Amino acid sequence: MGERVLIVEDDAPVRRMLERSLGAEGFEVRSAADGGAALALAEDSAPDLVVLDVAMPGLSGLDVCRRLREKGLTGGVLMLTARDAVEDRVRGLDAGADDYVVKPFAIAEVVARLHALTRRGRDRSERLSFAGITLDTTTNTVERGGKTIELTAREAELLELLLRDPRTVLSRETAIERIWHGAAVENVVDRYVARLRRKLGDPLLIRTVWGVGFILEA
Amino acid sequence: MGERVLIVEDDAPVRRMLERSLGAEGFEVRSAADGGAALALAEDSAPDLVVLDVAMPGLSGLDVCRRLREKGLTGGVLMLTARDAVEDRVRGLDAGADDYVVKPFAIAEVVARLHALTRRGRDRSERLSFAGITLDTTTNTVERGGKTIELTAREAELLELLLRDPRTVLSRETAIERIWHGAAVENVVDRYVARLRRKLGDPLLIRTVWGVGFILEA
DNA sequence: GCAAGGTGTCAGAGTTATTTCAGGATGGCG
DNA sequence: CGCCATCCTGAAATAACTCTGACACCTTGC
Repeated sequence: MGERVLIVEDDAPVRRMLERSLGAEGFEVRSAADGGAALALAEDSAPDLVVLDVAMPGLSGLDVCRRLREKGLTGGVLMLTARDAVEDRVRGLDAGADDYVVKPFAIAEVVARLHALTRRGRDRSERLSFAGITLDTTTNTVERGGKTIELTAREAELLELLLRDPRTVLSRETAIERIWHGAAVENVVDRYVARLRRKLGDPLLIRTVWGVGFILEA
Repeated sequence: MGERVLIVEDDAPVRRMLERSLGAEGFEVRSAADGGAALALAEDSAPDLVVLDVAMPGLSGLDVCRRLREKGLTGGVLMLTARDAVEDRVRGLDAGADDYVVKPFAIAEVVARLHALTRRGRDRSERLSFAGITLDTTTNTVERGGKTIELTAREAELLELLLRDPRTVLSRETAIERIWHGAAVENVVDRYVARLRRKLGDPLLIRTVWGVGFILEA
């Protein structure tokens, strides 16, 4: 159960908050205040997960991430980035991070992402279903009434986001944040929703919630 | 789109700087110099966001935050704390604040955090019930006797206002202040009450209190 | 290095929501 | 009962949001 998570964060209150929250969530927590300490800790207690602040004095989060990967870290890395630092996020993913959360973050979001990362590590293949459709997240195909529909990468990502929370509205902002890493025009979401509606052959499956976003409907 | 932000700060120069900067950023700004005034202001113009100084004479920022939450404030609260007051930050988050910025702060950071808070706020789902109807405040839908009724944004806002205080009269002035930011013809409230009565299929649910306003009734 | 398909942007058409206005209906009161 | 203030509602203008086709760029496979 208790996955080992390593927290790397120089801001003490934030770090303590993470320690407490993740500890309460059942994770086995270690933490470090700077990059050097993080590398040392990772050395002798290979963590399953790493929560990593990008902006730190000394060794930056990006560097730490790269070094950890070089040392053979296979676990998931979750980056904490500033809201306006779109650049960092892209470079972070290049550096080997698996996901990121924008500061300031809701602790619940961090927990959710961490759980998603452990899941992803265990079994690469995943099938998500709702209202008669099933998405295979590795092959990017959808089963619907015996028929198989092939999706492109983006189409699949968007559908995945909708399927993971079938009863909540997905806002354009959130979609762009999660799929396009904050770097895209809002309209792009509409564009892909349109494609999904056509490909899935059911314009009513994805309902538009006016002024808010999109939601799956049976 | 002009979120309403309430600034609570006893230091006049700092307060004015915040007013100007946030105003220029497109926020609709109200401000108060002490806790008491803040609570009074929040009363009639429920802000979407609150920027709150922790260290104030009289009612402390922590107290103000707690009181606001008790009064049903759902918007984001951003605290301003001193650099060395590590304790305050943790306690602030406990008191219901969503984030904090350390003084002295870069105004850009405050703006960035506020934008982050508005985004987070929108995804937060809530369900309000009274007399057999349930409103979902994110999808703007009402459940009533197994049926689902879709509302528009304004309709939902008005119903939400009624549902949050089911046994008190909602005056047209209050409704216009809180939904239309004070800028609309009085008649607009009547117009939306009419729509709600028709859409909800029960003309008696919202009762007119002659010369005063409207109230929910079972 | 070419072709095919995927991706992101834009602009404008199309759709839906919002707000106002004006006149009729209704309730309160002498 | 009759008057006045208040409330209700249809229609129409305005504003906001969503959808879609066309296009350019990029990536991938061959």
